[in-house]
Amino acid sequence: MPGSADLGRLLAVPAEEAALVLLGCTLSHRAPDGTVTVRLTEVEAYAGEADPASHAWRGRTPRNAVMFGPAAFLYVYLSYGMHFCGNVVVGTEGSAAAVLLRAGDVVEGEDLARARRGPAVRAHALGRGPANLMQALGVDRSHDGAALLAEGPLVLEHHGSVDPARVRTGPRVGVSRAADVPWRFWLDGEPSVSAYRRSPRA
DNA sequence: ACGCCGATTCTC
DNA sequence: AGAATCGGCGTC
Repeated sequence: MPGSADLGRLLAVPAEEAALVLLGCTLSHRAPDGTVTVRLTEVEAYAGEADPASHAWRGRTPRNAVMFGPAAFLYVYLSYGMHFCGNVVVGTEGSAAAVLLRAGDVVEGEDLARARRGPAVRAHALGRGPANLMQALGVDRSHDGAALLAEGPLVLEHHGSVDPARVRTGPRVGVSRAADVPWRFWLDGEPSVSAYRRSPRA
């Protein structure tokens, strides 16, 4: 099992390559009330300033500043004024590339995840959808810029490459610009993978 | 200063 | 199909 230095190197590549590295990785959040760990099953690549669908497309702002930093830090943003979504910053410093974490399977702390998501939520749905995934983990704006491979509450771990035959790709969800690029990646057959919805526009 | 559009999700 | 609701960006 590679150490954190190795994973940091694996993530210092273009977003669509880093996305494949992140599939199957686990992300843990150690909070005062307990630890939740998810295994990533669905991600989306965003290429940075060159990508019309990226938050970094129009350059650096206070919100997206973390994207312009080094790889293996978490970029958290507020979506629609009410949901937090998380990205792993990838590529080289200054590239603003990131991978949106869209879904994951809760492999540790299911009770705590359900306490955060709601008592009626089925196990496979605890981490389904980018905002639901962050809610299950207990991640919010306070974690924007948090290191993922250093001492701290958030830990990202690689467990070897996933079987390439299990990886599926398709258009990114909710994205109207650059909708032709198949930069959504997911593991086939995982119940936690969110149902595909095409962009409301186009 | 004003308005519209989101990398969403849940409910009607 | 609609609502909840905040930040960024274009426009007046």
